[in-house]
Amino acid sequence: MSSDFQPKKLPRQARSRQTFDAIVEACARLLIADGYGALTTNHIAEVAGVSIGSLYEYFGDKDAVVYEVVRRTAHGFSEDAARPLPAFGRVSVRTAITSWIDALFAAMRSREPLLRAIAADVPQTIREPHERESRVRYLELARTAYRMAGDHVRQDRVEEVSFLLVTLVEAALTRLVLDPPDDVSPAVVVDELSCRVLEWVAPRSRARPRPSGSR
Amino acid sequence: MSSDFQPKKLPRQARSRQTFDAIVEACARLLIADGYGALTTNHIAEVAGVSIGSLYEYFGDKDAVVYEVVRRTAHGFSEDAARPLPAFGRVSVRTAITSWIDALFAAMRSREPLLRAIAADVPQTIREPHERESRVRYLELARTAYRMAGDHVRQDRVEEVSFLLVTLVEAALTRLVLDPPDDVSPAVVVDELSCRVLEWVAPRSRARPRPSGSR
DNA sequence: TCATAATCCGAGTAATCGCTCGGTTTTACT
DNA sequence: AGTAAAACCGAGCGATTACTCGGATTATGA
Repeated sequence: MSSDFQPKKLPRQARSRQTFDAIVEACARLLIADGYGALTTNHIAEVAGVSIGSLYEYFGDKDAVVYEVVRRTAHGFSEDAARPLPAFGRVSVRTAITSWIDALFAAMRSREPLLRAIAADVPQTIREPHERESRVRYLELARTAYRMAGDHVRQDRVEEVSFLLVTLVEAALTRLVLDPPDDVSPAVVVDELSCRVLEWVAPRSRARPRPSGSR
Repeated sequence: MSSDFQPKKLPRQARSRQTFDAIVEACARLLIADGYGALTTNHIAEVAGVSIGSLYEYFGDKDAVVYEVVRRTAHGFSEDAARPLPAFGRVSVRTAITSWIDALFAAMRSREPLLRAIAADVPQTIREPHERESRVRYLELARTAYRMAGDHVRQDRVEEVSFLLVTLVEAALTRLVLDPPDDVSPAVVVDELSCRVLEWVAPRSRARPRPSGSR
């Protein structure tokens, strides 16, 4: 069940917890500075200020350290992005969606260097589990928004449109943070993104949506 | 100017052209089978049926071989996807966009294993130049469609919407090919994708678009 | 205090792998 | 046929690096 990347042993005492954290943080720093390709366990240990032996006390192999870095990033990440969400139900769907997009964008921007390093070189086997997990959450959010829109939108392609919605938001924000085109302003794109997405799940007009998806 | 990944020497005789191709093809096969992480130059040469010395006759280093694989993939790729485009002007914008999306999807599907291998592990420094190049072409297409739509759509955020459009199509098709969710049918998603994109650049209704992009 | 477990250490090992280089074989050309 | 250039060969060098292991050090708890 559990991935092979899991730490082989978790720290039990305070001192070892510091060691563990130092290793993970050093790994993150090196990932940002030199990329996955130049990452070595000896280097990680050196930067962390611990011995190579200690590193292998907690991590089965090199990728387990990277995995932990990615895991922490994704975790802190989804916490930031999920914060505005409890408002769902108290505010309109429109507000909820918009603030979700804004929060996600802010969360990504604040971790830009690490995100860039991870997206650039880290093998998919390491990234995938976390990307999958957050995507599942986003999909749930999209479906909820869809349901709340009631019969203002077509209900026969909920899965398909949710998929497109999540894909669009994720990809657009990622590209906006990591590789922004120089002839657009990020803020305007984010605004436009919100508008386009809202048109899908919570259109302004009272009119029923177009009758059919056929060409 | 030119990247360091360029082949150090191009084959001049027929025999060497075969050698060159065999190396590139072997690299592609190994990339698909074992991934970038397990790729070795000795292994490439062995599978190609040539000596390691011959490999370094044409390629400055390992990544130059991978670069050539990616280059060829992206090239054959954009040829397939661009084939339906000359029709622009002879057919409606709607038809052009739809057939572009369909062609792109087909082109990606037919190269699925290689695309998966490249997306999974190949460092961004190698992928980026080609992704950038095709993205520029797609953006040009989006702008053209936008312009042809005339005043049926707002003209003050052409760049922003084009960016979103290209991002959506690229990301959705990629995910659909490499990591299709199991509760949607790819064909339906592609159809829905076309519909959504067409709504942006060539809406059905004659009515003017909504007046403002503000929330 | 003392035994036991947890933690830490880092020199060393074994294996890998990118790449070179001196030399042979093949092709092109006159 | 003769020659020069192009192509090919592959053993092996040099460097890197993931990971081990036997032992030192520190914490726990009875």
